[in-house]
Amino acid sequence: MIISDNLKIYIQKLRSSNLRPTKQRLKICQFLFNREKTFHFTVETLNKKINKNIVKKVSLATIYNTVEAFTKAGYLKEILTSKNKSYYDTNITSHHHFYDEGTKELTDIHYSQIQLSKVPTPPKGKKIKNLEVVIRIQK
Amino acid sequence: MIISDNLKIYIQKLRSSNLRPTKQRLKICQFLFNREKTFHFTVETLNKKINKNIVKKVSLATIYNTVEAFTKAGYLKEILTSKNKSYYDTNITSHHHFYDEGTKELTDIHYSQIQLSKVPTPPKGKKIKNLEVVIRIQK
DNA sequence: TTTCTAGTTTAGAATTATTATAAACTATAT
DNA sequence: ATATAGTTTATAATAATTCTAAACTAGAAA
Repeated sequence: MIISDNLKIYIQKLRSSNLRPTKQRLKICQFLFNREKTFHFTVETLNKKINKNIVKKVSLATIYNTVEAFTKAGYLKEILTSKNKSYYDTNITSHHHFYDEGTKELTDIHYSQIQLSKVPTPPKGKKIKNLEVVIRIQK
Repeated sequence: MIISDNLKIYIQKLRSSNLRPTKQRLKICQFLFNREKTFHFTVETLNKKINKNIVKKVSLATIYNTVEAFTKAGYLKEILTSKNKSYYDTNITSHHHFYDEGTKELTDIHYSQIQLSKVPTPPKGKKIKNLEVVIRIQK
């Protein structure tokens, strides 16, 4: 079992995402939320990090399920990129991104660095889920 | 062979994309560019449209290759969406999109409907490939 | 023209990311 | 303690895309 001051916070996050606190999910929480800085990841990279140097591995399916549940609950954010792979961000405050199409890496752009002075109204019956800009860059 | 006033234009498009004008590619051009209105598509939907009601079908691999070449050459544009599928637009003028996460449909937003009054400089050594906004909407 | 060659098409296999399945396991309410 | 609904897992299935290599073809050159 994980011993950590943050344990209570993780349990709370899990419960509010309709997830029971299990060993596997708490391990995933540690990797996602026990950090100085926020970061970007794919399920592939997260899986590698979590299962490096541990005996009892967390299955890929559990990682997928937990990441999805946290995204739905608003504890993670999915970032749009091209190329058929989901990218996530542990920084859930509103901000923007550069997406490098060469290296396939995301970089944060502070919210204040982009000013949208005019925004369209969504089609009727629909509302804006998200208005964060991804700027595609290349060499 | 296709008989069309646009034939020359298609051949030119193909040549400037470093593609020889072949029967298959001209057929794809017809479906993409011989239209009143621009449209959004995935390879899946394009494949269905092209190969409906014809005997000698164009292979999926050729459609993938041609769409990719046209995208690189700037005759098609790839739009960012979530969910692991590439979306393309025959409208290559600069404009923005709504992406409906429920129906998975794209809608154009006219360029003038979004005003970006402040834009960050890209990291050094990189340049902006594209600054088009995708606004995610839902019910 | 015919011939040659590099480019093209194709079906099918391979790969990659993700989702589904169902049996074994476990948190937690009673 | 026990029951049960939720969870984990390995593995299979699916979906989108890319790869492969053999058959075909556009277009340059003879």
